[in-house]
Amino acid sequence: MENTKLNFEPVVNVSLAKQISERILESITDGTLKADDQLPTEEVLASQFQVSRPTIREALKRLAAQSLIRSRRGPSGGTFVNRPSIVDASSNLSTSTSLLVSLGEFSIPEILEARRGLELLCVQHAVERRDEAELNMLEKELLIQKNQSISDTEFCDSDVRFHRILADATHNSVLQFIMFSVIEALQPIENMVVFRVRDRKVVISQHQKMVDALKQRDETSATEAVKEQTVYLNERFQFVQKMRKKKRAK
Amino acid sequence: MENTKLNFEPVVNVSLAKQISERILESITDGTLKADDQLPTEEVLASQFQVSRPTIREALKRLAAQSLIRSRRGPSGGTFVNRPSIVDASSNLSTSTSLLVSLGEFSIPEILEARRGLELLCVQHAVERRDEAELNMLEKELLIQKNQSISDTEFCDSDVRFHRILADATHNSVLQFIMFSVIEALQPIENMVVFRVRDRKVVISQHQKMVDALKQRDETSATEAVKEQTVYLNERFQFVQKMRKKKRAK
DNA sequence: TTATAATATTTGTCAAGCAAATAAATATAT
DNA sequence: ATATATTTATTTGCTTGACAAATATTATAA
Repeated sequence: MENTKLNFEPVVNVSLAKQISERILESITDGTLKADDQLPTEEVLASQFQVSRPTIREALKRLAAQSLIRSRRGPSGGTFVNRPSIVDASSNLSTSTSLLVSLGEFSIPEILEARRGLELLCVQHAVERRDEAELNMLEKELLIQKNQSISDTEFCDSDVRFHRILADATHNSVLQFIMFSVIEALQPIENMVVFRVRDRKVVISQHQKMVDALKQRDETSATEAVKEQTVYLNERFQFVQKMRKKKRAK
Repeated sequence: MENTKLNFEPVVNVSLAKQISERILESITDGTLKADDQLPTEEVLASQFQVSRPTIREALKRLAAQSLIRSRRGPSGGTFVNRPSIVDASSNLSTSTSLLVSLGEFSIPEILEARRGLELLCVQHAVERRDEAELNMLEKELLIQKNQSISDTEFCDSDVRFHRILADATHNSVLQFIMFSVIEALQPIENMVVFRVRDRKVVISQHQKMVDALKQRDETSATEAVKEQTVYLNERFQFVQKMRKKKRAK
């Protein structure tokens, strides 16, 4: 016979802070807490959850780390739910991607291959949907890149912006989200490996070709330009590797 | 004349906890702290950073939220650097993606469009690189899906696994990373909207076609199957929307 | 030799309070 | 009366000090 009185719930072995942060996260995902809603003060939360303020604070820090909430001091201060921004989410994604890259979970060829595919996908949509504003922005970056007096860093930054505009031109926020993260996380690595050796002129001419293709809504030419750039980057990467081998051989 | 004595550094207006978490993060990214390395105890960290233990703990919680570190109690306990895992990073990505989805930052058509592109990309590589093990796993899932006695949830789960195996078959960890996150975050939404109406048989036949195409390394047929599925999902989505409109009209 | 108990270490949590920021209310000066 | 300081209340940020709980190590006893 079963003892109906003894119906124990499983004992939790998770830290209070984690449990609390998960409960609050739930409230956000299920819509109980909407963007810009104010959470109770830390003191009130502490008494509601029956824990101390430091514990509440640890929980809130977890959420703040994911930029799900923000806090301000003072009266009319407090903790508020952040409007989920694609940019914030992307930058979070970038840090973890960067980490995976820097710790060798991703290899350079893999990165280049993925970037090629994603970028091809982007230009396919961008060719159809790009507007004048985006074309202008792309040309503005191109002008910056053509200016030979800018530093390598400035050139790289412009390169990143260029590819971000390309992602914007898809007018698909999911693709933007993915590309923002991937470009931002992977470009520095690419540049570190590839940039010093490659010729700015080649990259600029490839960018020029992309812009022209977008302008004329010429998908074939646009994909060609992307493929060209990938091939070029791959070559440079191979070259850098060969150089390194030679150096080691000496 | 410039006063060389007065060379103030900018005053920081960032919380101590955040500064500390960023410093530790830096140590991880620049390789000073490697995977499974042990951090000093909270007390030591507190004295090193010249702050109190709760502050250190808030900083550590930020890092723990990104699953960059783990903590254990007891002697030979402490805080350790996590080996960056694609799975962990993906699940982090999934939560933020899910949030963006649930709060309407991404529309369903956008999601479907992105998924179509990404999946096409995946099968293109999968056709070339899939191995026997992956084919077997795909067929195993297909068998599960063909079993009419399983629940809708089980069917959905198998569907997710199916598409994850597809991502694995690319043998490109960057693509895997992106697809894991996107599939996991987007599939539930797709199913919520689309699943009840669609016929399992149609989906199964599309999956079957994909597996067959992979088996024969037939890219054309594989991409066709993916496109078919996207078209089908889009249709069902349109249908559901139309139904809703009718309901509202009543 | 094995099982058990004591011990030391480290994270987890709590309590109470002060510091700093800041918006609103109040007082002061023009 | 209006504009500008000043005060004040509120809320997060941070500190100190302490105890609880988990757990590996060591010592003790059967």
